[in-house]
Amino acid sequence: MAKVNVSLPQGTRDFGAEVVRKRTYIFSTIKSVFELYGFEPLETPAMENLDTLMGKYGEEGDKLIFKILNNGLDNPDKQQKIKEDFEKVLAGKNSSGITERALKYDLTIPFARYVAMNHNQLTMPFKRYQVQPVWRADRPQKGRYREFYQCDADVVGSKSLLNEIELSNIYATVFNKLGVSVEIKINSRKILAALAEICGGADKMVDITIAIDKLDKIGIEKVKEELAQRGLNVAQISIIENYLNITGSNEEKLAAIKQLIGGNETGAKGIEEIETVYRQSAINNLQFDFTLARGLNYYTGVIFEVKANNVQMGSIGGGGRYDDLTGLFGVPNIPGVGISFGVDRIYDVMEELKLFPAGVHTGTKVLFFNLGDAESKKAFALMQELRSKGIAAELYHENSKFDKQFKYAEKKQIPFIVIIGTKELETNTCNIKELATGLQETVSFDEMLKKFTA
RNA sequence: GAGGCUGUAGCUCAGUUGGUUAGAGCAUCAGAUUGUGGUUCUGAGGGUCGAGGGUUCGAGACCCUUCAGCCUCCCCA
Repeated sequence: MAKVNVSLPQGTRDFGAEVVRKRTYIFSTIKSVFELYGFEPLETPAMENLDTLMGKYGEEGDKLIFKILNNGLDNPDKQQKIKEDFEKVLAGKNSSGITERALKYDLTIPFARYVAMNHNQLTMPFKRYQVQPVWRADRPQKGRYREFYQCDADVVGSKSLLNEIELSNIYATVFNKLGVSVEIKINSRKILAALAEICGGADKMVDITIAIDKLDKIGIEKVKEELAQRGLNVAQISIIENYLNITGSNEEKLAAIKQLIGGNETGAKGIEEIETVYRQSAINNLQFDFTLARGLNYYTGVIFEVKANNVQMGSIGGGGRYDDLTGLFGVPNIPGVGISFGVDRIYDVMEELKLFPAGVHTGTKVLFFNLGDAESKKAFALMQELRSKGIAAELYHENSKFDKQFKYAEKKQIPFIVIIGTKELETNTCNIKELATGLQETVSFDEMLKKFTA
């Protein structure tokens, strides 16, 4: 056999039939819930102008955007200009002479761009869902790919907390339908902002959130060290320690957080937000997590993150409220809130925990054996009748030994075979055999058609 | 961007301090079996040992370089 010498770009994958079917199962589960809640589909291009994406995801995010090289760089007439532009790139800057487009990094920013461009035509509040691949130039590892799918649902044009409540319910419903046990974590950026205000000023918010986000990884002592390094004094660190020590049930956490930062106006608002969502969504796996920060720097209110139980895997969903996302594109005062599902990670979790139902496989239902010209002609006609009624059927491609035809059916997990040979042709009957049980019955052609279309 | 582990048949892997012609299981194909599969038996095909260089009488093994995959940190879905 010839040695194939081709490969896939790092972090990308091909999906075979079985995997595609399982993925489709996840996609359609999520989409059906989105539709149930009144969201409408949207698709945007794989690429955006680089300007649209840059600066929206923080410093780290910018580095992970896949940029597309401009065409025509070998044009001799422009050589001098291109060399100058490339010098800028070498200096770590962007140059539209070298690259001016990029693959999209998430679905939220392209959506904000779409809303900014079309807000005059959209009925507000506008609820859209979007299921598309995104690309990140990250180092691949477990649960991390360079091309992966996100399923987003966002509402813009409404400040109502009802949206947060509905989105929490979408999370709960989807993971319940998929049979994945999860914790839906919720926090508010306002609570984090209030903590920062109390501890020495709003400008410290980023420093504080970066440090406390690491609590479960490095422990309280290391977090305190890091806070000290970032310039916080003993009294301030002490407040943060009290903040991080809040544990227990949601009710207990609520009481404690109110006592700690409820006196701060921003804090009180944030607490009210998460309390409202908690009380009205009535989801039992919704949990307050005051260490939840989330990196994307456009969030302003409630933030979500979904973590799968019983498995080592990063977050499988995340989202939150952003009060001025379209403001980045010159259209202010359109608030929004959204959530995202990470399909590839959900797939990995479901595969690891063996949560895919057996019924996910939906291939050919009936295989007609090919036992000669006259026989297969009849089989072909019957097969087409089945297909016209929506039953997936195949006729074996040539008159081979039974052995081969049986094995083909097994490999493709076709549950039924229909045998029409010389004897059957004479009597206008056929044999239906169910492969799983080995049971076989001889029936008329009409009965066979009825059996499969019933 | 920093670090660790692994690359041998389509897949999972053996391969002794460096020593004859690199093996096994599974899978594939053929036959036993031209109208009843899964089991069994027999046989066959399939390898630039990731790539390049070096040490050596001799390298799958040791050294260097490089590529790829997996994993960890950072960050995220």
